[in-house]
Amino acid sequence: MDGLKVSEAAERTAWSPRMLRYLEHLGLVVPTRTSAGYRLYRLRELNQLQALGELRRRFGLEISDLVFAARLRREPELRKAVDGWLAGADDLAWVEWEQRKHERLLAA
Amino acid sequence: MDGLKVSEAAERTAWSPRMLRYLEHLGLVVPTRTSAGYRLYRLRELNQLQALGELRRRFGLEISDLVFAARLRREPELRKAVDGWLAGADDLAWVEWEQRKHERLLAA
DNA sequence: CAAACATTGACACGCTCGTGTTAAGGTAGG
DNA sequence: CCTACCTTAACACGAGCGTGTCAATGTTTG
Repeated sequence: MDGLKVSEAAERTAWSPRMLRYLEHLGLVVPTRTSAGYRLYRLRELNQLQALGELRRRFGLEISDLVFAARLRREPELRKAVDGWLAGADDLAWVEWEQRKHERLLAA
Repeated sequence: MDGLKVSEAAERTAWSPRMLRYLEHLGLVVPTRTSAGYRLYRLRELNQLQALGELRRRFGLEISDLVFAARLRREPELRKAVDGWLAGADDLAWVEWEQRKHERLLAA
């Protein structure tokens, strides 16, 4: 068999089996399944798990942050909206967009 | 005076004064200050607040998601790391990166 | 067939987040 | 100078997240 089941994968990636199931539930790391329904973690998923842990420790990220990052990638409309908002928050390139929105809110 | 103070700004943007202070504390929308220390919300901040609310309602975002997005923009190292992780999670363009990481984890 | 694993589902618990409220004091304008 | 607003700081509280654990059941293998 070319893959590990959940507790073996847990051991090698410093996650608990419980968390592996949770990460799958969030859609972050989704293993394949054996015909009987056992989770099967292969190189790809093991690397994802390993890298996920490193990301968290190194940058102090929350799991939900990664969920959001994944969502950003999957929904271009969302990405555009968020980028637009950030552009409004930035000092650079703010001026032109301000002109479009002028007197919309101070109008009372 | 070319700006609103906190409760006027709150009224126009459908946030509470409390939340305006909270959003400032998070670094998401930071008003200028009058000489006596009063918060002063001008067009720019009012638009940010308005847009923030719309983003939340429209996409069901958490405030922390926006904080994270802002952080992504400010820390290129973080952005690179996250993009790298997402690349590993995607089916496309996964293969080449797999080759570099081969037999790192299954090695026992 | 028994032991050692897997599955799903539920209950539980501590922590943080988002939000309101209240207290103690500063400022501005009629 | 009084009224109405502002400031910061603190306490409070429900909801959700991350995580463990337990129960009931299925699978694999010696």
